[in-house]
Amino acid sequence: VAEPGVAVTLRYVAKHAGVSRQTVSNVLNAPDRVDPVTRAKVEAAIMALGYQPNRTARNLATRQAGLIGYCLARRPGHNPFMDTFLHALSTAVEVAGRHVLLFTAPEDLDDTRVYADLVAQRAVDAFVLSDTVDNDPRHTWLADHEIAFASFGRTWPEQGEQPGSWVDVDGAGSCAELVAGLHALGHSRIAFIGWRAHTGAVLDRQRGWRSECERLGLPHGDELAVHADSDCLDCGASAAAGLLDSGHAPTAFVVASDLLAVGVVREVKRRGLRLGHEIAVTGFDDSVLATSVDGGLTTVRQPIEEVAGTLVELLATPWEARGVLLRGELVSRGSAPLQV
Amino acid sequence: VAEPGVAVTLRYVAKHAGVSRQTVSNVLNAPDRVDPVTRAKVEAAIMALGYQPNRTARNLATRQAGLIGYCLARRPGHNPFMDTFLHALSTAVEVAGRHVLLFTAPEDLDDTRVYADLVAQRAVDAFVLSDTVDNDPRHTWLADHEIAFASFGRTWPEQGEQPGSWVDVDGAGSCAELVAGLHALGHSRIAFIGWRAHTGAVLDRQRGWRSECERLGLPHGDELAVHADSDCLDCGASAAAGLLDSGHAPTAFVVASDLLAVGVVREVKRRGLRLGHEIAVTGFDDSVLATSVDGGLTTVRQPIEEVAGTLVELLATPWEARGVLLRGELVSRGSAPLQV
DNA sequence: CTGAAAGCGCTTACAG
DNA sequence: CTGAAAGCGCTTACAG
Repeated sequence: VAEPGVAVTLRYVAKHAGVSRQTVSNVLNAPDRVDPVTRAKVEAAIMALGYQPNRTARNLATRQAGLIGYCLARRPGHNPFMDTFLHALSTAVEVAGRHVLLFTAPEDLDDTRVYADLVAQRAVDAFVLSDTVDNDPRHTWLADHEIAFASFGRTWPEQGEQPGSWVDVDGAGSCAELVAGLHALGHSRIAFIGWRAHTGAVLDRQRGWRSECERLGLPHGDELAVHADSDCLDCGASAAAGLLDSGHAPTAFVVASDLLAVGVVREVKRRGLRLGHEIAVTGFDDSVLATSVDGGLTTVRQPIEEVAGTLVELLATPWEARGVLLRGELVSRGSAPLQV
Repeated sequence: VAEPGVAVTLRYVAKHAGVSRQTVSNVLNAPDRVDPVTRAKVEAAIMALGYQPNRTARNLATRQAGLIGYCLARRPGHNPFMDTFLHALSTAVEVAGRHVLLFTAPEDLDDTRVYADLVAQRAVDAFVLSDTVDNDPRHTWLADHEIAFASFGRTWPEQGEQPGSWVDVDGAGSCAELVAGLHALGHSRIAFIGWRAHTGAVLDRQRGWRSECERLGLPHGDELAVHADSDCLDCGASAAAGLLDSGHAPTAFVVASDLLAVGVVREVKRRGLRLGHEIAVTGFDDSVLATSVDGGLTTVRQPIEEVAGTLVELLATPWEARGVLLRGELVSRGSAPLQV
């Protein structure tokens, strides 16, 4: 029972237990080095006083921040599982006894500048990156400055290796699986719809579509692969319209995002085509949109919890750069009733 | 230009500028107390060395954590604007020279326990709460323990005042506006659809619907107000079906969430009714779902940036509990083409 | 206006 | 096994 108004510090606990401050510290940080009897005495005092070490003081002494920096993407609301990702990331980081420190990058500032400041102030021990773009300058900068980080997503560098540690979901593999499943359903003209931004990830998915079509002897030319201007619902609808009006109309669409896919579904329904029967559509991400489609949208769930756990693991050995590729999980729904 | 390998500390800057450490500190924290000439000299050294004070050391000396704790909701993915909110919150907190520390509450632990630990460790200076539930135990606990916090959302206490500082969006006001707009469009039977959880917020919206209907002389009995089991798409559809099959079928639906509203839209379309003409539907939140509806869903945008800014303002004066009610913004789309 | 002193609450070698 | 000492990198009264 602590006296009210008195801060419960190491010194206070020590006085209470009748030992020195260092012994209390040892009980906390090297319990095996202290006599069982004294240890019990000190632990009792810690319990009774509800003592918990002051984080800041401990951090200063150990030269750590106890925090992992995570920069929120500039355009919020575009990443359908940001919420889930942050929850999984925070949980994984907490298991490692740390916490996530959030920050944002002002529009007018150089992207790496805010990272540099945080490092200069020793405000974080390492960074986790997501919303990766092609040739992302952050990755090269952090790697060049030997700052610990782990990235969700590759940067698809034009030359050389991916800088630093990363974990990603195998988009090519998932799209190949989708094509195989659609083929088993009887589809022989399968189109791909992506969008221009995030080229690396989209092209990766497209590669999976193309190679599996090729393997199965299905058409896989550029006339069946469309890139919408951006990742939006209307863009998906008009991309689908273009393909359906062409001389080589597909019966199935492998679409690189749920949002685009919902647009494709809208266009398909507008034309009176029976979704999941004459026409199949698949998305990517398993966002809330995927269940807003009547009958549901077949899509690929990214294993977010596993991604987060892997990121924290990678951070444990910051000196060795490693890459981990995770499998996406096919979620079969009415829009393309695959046999899984 | 700092020597490589040498940490740039206050002491290093002082030596470089030929002054004492305290003077450097004064330049940083009380520049008016130091002679312009020495100040310029010190500032030059700071610039040249790229010095930034070590956060941890500063925090220990000033007895602050420089961090605002924010607990991520247990069920991620349910709050459509969590992403936007966190971005806005982090930005507002950064303006105040601090950062957001994320944490989660384990399923098996008492909700307030994790807050208590963070406080005991002096890991945060204050908390921001959201995903508030009725009679939220966190609010009373924090207020009882005189811990600084600000809440997005009220807890609708059964008795007494709302504990602590809060900011909320006026759901009743927004729903009243929706009813008025629908009435101007010619609708005279307007139903309300909510869901059982988050009763306080839903009931608040329902109150707005009811009072405006009453004011306009429109029916507003319980037969026109339905509460779905939960906030889900199918739930919205079946709630709409029930109302449309009843003897007093409405021509307009004021729905307490976008997700439920999309379900209502699905049911309306399934029946071949022309959305936005014979039947009007409005949602709440202006989530990505609202644009996934063909023609768009009329909905209420919550002023998230303003909410975040207000939370940080409230945190500036933790000793005085205040409440701020913000107006929602009507976003008119095809599902209910209001004159705004 | 400037700097020597004390202190923030810990941890980590290092004697005893 | 235990404790006196030094130090983490700052800030804040307080003399000079």
